[in-house]
Amino acid sequence: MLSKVSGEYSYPIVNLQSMTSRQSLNVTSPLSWLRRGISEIFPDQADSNHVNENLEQRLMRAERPLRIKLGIDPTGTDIHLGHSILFRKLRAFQDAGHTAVLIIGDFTARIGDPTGKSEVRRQLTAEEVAQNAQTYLDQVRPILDFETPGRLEIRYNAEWLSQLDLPKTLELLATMTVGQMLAKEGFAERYQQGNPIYLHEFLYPLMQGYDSVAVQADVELGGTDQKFNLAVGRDLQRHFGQVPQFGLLMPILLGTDGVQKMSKSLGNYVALSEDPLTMYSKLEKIPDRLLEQYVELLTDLALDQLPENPRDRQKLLALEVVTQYHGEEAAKQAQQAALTLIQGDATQANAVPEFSLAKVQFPAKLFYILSTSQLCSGSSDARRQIQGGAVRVDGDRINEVNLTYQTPEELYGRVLQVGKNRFLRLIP
RNA sequence: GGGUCGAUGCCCGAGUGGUUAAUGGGGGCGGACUGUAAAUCCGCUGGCUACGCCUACGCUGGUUCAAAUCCAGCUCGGCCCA
Repeated sequence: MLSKVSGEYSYPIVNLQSMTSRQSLNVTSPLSWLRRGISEIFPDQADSNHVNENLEQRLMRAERPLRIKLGIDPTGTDIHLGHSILFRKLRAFQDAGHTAVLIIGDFTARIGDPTGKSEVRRQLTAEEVAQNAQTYLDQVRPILDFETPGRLEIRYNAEWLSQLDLPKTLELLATMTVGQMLAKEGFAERYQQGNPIYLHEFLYPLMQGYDSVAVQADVELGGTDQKFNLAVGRDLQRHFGQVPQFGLLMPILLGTDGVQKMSKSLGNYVALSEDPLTMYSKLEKIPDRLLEQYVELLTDLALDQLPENPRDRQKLLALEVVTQYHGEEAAKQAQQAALTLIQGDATQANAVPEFSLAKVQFPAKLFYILSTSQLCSGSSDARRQIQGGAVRVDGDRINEVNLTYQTPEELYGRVLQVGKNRFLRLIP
């Protein structure tokens, strides 16, 4: 079992720093994909030949495909680029011949991962969970290999977690102490700040860890904030007589604001389901200092062959990422569209998303159209945008708040624009 | 279980009977500027096809001409004690 050292666990972890020299020597190694962009692998005994301490050794000597676990809780409907880096790494394992074990946390989602949360999460209903899960799978389809037999296994953790009876639950609970739990970041702060921590939240890391036992994971992927949870998985696997998994931690992607982590609730995200133009527009203006990380984590481009000009780098990144999700054709169109739109010539853009005026009752005020087309969050917001000079029709700024259109015909084919990034072409 | 403090708009946080969608900050959204962005300056920031009508200060009632502000009960949290 683990020994406790000054309030934290001591794991056999070697800092990644010690790896850099070896990494650079091994560019041509067949395993060079493994460490691209990663934050940490643990355990990681760089010079060990023991397969349980060195993932490279394990991968090279494996006589069967390894089982690479990635769990997602279907809590919302949008997967964004921050999540995608985990799926991309998972794909890399698939391409190397291993089995991706994608766990849909339909059971754990009912509790909510306390990691990084300052509050308790609202519990989701079974229906919400089922629906979200399906949406998630649709969104990761472009990233993962769904086709090759044996490369993907999708499991729902209610399969085993809903079967846990009280004796078994007690067994899980007895593997950890309150002190250990409270050492986990998030819990510690909440406890100190006097915010409530509910007992069932303590169960979350144990359940996630038990997932590893249930699917007999050899490796588990997660963000750096998942270290605790992945480590619990190792403990539990050991407890149940399995060889503990490796933990592979990916960095947390910063959001488009360049300050906070990419997150839906912060609004600084690029969702995988976004249309090409929106996606491109967001990516082509990420802060310069984020560029390298984005390229490393979101593409396969060679880092030492990027263009000199920072603007060109941004464009290349945007083009590359959009291509991954929408195809090269759409990506190039989006690039062209973004170019003309920024130059203020909206009419030239043909990759602008469309909106059917069939939903609008005429005569219609402009702000009403902006509202129903969801270009603005509501009619009040729409009027404000007009008053603020943000609204254009075919590139012409509109200042008349109560501008009214008598018939839809007047608007067919025109491009409605709010600010610099929101566009719609109006169609019948 | 007992005591005590608290609950305000996206968030934080003023406001303690009387023009008022409710000071201020953050965030967000716009405008100008720039290689896009950031920084800076300026504007906006409850809803509604609107010069008017709704809904708002945890919930439900009550007092009052009038309450976010007073009273009662309830719900939910923090802390202390058991």
